[in-house]
Amino acid sequence: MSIYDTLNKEQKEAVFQTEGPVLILAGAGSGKTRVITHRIAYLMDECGVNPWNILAITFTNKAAGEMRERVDRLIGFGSESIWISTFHSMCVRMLRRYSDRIGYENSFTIYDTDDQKQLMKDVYKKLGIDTGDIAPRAVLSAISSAKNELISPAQYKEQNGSDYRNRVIGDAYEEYQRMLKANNAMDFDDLLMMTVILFQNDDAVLKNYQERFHYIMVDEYQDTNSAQFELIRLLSAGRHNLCVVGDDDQSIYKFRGANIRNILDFEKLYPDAKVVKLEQNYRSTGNVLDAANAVIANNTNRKPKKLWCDQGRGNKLHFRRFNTGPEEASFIAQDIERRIRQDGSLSYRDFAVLYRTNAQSRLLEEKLLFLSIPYDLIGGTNFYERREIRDILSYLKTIDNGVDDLAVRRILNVPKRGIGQTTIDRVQAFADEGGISFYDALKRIGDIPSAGRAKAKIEEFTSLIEGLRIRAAGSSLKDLIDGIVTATDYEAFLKDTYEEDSADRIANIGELVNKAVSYEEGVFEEAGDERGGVSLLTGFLEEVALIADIDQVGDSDDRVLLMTLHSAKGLEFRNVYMAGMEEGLFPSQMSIDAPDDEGVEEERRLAYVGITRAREDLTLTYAMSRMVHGEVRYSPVSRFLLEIPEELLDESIRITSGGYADEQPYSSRSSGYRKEGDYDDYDFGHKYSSPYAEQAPVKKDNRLKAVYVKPHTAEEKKPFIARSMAKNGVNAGLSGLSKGQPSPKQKPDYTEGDRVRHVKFGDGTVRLLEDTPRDYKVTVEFDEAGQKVMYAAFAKLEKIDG
DNA sequence: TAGTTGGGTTTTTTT
DNA sequence: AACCCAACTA
Repeated sequence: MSIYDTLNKEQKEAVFQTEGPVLILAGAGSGKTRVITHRIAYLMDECGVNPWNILAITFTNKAAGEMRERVDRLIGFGSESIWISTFHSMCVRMLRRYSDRIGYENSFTIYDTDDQKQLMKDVYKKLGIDTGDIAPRAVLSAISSAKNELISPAQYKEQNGSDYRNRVIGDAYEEYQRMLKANNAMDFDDLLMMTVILFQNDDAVLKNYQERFHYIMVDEYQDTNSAQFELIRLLSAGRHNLCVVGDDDQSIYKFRGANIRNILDFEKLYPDAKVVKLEQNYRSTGNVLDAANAVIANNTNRKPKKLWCDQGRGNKLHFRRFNTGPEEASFIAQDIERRIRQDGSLSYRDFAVLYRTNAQSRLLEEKLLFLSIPYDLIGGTNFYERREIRDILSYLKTIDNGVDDLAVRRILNVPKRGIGQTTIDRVQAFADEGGISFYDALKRIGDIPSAGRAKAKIEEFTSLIEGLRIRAAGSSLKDLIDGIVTATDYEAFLKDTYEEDSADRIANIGELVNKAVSYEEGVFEEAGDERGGVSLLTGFLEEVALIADIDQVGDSDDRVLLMTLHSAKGLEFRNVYMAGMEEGLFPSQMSIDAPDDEGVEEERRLAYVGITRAREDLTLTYAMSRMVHGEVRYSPVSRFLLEIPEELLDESIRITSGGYADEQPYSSRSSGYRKEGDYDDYDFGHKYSSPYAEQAPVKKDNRLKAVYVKPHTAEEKKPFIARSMAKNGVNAGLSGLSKGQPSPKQKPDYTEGDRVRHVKFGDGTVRLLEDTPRDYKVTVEFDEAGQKVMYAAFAKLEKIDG
């Protein structure tokens, strides 16, 4: 009995073929990760390969961590010496060691999207390009594509015609790259391209890595771009032991340069490649797979394959149509609540709601919060993109690497020090003339003639930084961050800049400190880690830069997950909702408008990814109308829904399909168990209008603006709420509501740390009490039910002793 | 220099 | 609806 006995025939073939190029075409849920981990185990266990000689590349840090863990469980030794990482972190690791050989300092910083935008603004200013002429984002995206194709600024200029647009982009690319280097910074695309350049220019370095990595494995190969392809090709050129795993049907990252040809042409590049197809699915039931197969069959350019399973038909897929987005979201929230109530084996973590665009998450969040359903939102505004976090990180960057002009300029007047644009421009001009960094120019403020009044303020700033630098040398990251916050009186700054949610923001900084502490602990644990002498601070900043949204998800929390279809790749859930199944949204209008059908085919692959996330149960929802950019948009049912054979669905689409959904009266659709009028927007706790409404000033755009409708008093609300409750049927999920209407915003009589009792969840401890515009948001750690976030007015928590 | 206001633009997806 | 920017005022 060996660990390999549990593999099926094809999986074994893939595991045992250790030599030469191997292409594993792994359908969704076909046990791909099992194959990779068993293959690594087999190499080490049976073939005597040193773990040090194995490289495995995954798509996300989360996947990397899981893979290491699973290898460990299989063989129990040596997994820590295998290189398992993402493309980007692998490149950083190599560049930290050798980037001085291509003209960067090894302490380079990493620029994220926001930094890129900022830098591009400077480029525009310097070259005198008009933002109205060519959108900066268009230039950045052209540069990104160029880098993904390994095209240098010089090559770009050479290859592209001399028409105005191309010339501007070429010049901007050149200047952008020059400024990056001056700031000792690389953007995400540079990490890949510079590593390739390093390999191309320095044979010794390449040889070194070729000799180190005897066996290379690449996961999600269908999403590699040309730079990644070249990287892998170079690395594996010595021994050709390259095993790539992927599924051309799940290629969904064309917009960031992924080249589907990499996987489709693998056999052309390596004629001796062994090809293994994994088509047996271990994840989903028959109906789900049939739907996935039927949808993806509409794509033309693909390697034919068909998923199958021996798990029986399972439930039919559910289709639900709604008039508006809020109704759709209400339904999903209630449906989750209902299922959990009816099936004791289900808990929140068994549910995921997937959507095409991040903007769709807002409504869902609102409705889940309303029903006190705990959830986690993946993506959207990343934690590290929040203003307060970026400020603190900029302080850290400035302390760590004074050459990063962007970081210095960001914090120079944050909190306000009375240093204005004029001063900044003068300092910048001085820096440009002398060819020195912005920070060094600040330190020589005495040499800048016209800087009279600002001089004292700037000296204050630089001595602040110098002081923190001294502090950084000996202290922990936590102490350093605390030091920054204290020295700048940052909390006071937050409090008077953001009256509304300053508490949230202060809490975020606390969260950053937590992350710093756990990073530090991690570094001390893995003393063997070859960080190449990089300082604690540099290491932390680097990890922060490369973190992906999905990496944050732990499986310890019992929460519903909300995320985009893109983020969901690689995950699985017992119950999946796909929301917003509408033409123009999914597939996106852009892909529909494109002259060829490649865009729509990519969207269809995204649909395939979404469908195959479901293990047992899949619900597809459609909203006839939806608010987009502040106006109502009506859309027909998504073509992807129509591609699902009708007999797989529990409710017919066709009655109202084939055109705009409002072509037929709403009441003519088939009924199912749902009655007309169900799932209305429950959102009457705030912002609804009625004859009772009064006029009052209201905030719009976060500014005090026009005269608007003021929420009703509790007394006025009563008839409305009674009607609404009768119509919708109050259920246990609305426990707080069923006892009456929510009271107007009122500070609860409990506070953080207090013990409280909830009618449904029992006793618990208040962890967090936040003041939000509508109501107090309270986070409670329940003894039995775990942690929940809810609105105080609805939760009806009762303070108890002990 | 800082704060306010009006107008124009925007989002598809992410390492 | 939310964000960004430029112009204006104090």
